[in-house]
Amino acid sequence: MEWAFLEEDTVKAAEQLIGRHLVRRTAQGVMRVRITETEAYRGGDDPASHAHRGKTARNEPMFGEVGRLYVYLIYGMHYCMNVVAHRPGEVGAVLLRAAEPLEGLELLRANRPGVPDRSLLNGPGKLAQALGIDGSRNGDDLIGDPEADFILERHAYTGPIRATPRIGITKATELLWRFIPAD
DNA sequence: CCGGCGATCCTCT
DNA sequence: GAGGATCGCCGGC
Repeated sequence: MEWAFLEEDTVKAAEQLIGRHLVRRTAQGVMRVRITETEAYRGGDDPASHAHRGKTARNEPMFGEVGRLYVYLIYGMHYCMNVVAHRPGEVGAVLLRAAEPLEGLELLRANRPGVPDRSLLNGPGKLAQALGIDGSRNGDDLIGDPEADFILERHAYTGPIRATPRIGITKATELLWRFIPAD
């Protein structure tokens, strides 16, 4: 029930992930952030998606269980995190592009040394680095065990949301599949 | 504040 | 063998 929206269309799920929390527990303490920017990537009908040309070793999580993490390495040095979300039998994931800190600011800073606070979480690679997530986390279950060391939590955003073109892609730029609070 | 550029390596063709 | 769902640094305005 609680995560039923992850089994709706990937674009809908991307919109509904705005405002949810990510909780990361480490030996040093707890980090909690609020998701403020997402993008939907679907399957064969989305030319900008990793899954556009079918299943491969890399994009395999996009074809699997919703609520799992899909992590990939980009430009040889940054990790990007996605939440797998799609209708049953379909394909897709939601790229987590940005967030704001709610708890554990010192831990987030420690993972991104020398970076001003305004640049801590305002990009997909930055977000993953601040939370200490890399490729070894690919496939993690974010919704199955509330005690796990990296999870999604409820807290939906109830305010207005703006849809815009996705960032950093060259195909399907006309689709408004990026979501941010309208604030 | 904004644009250009190099870094760096995995993935798929 | 090319290119990428990016980032940080640098220079200019």
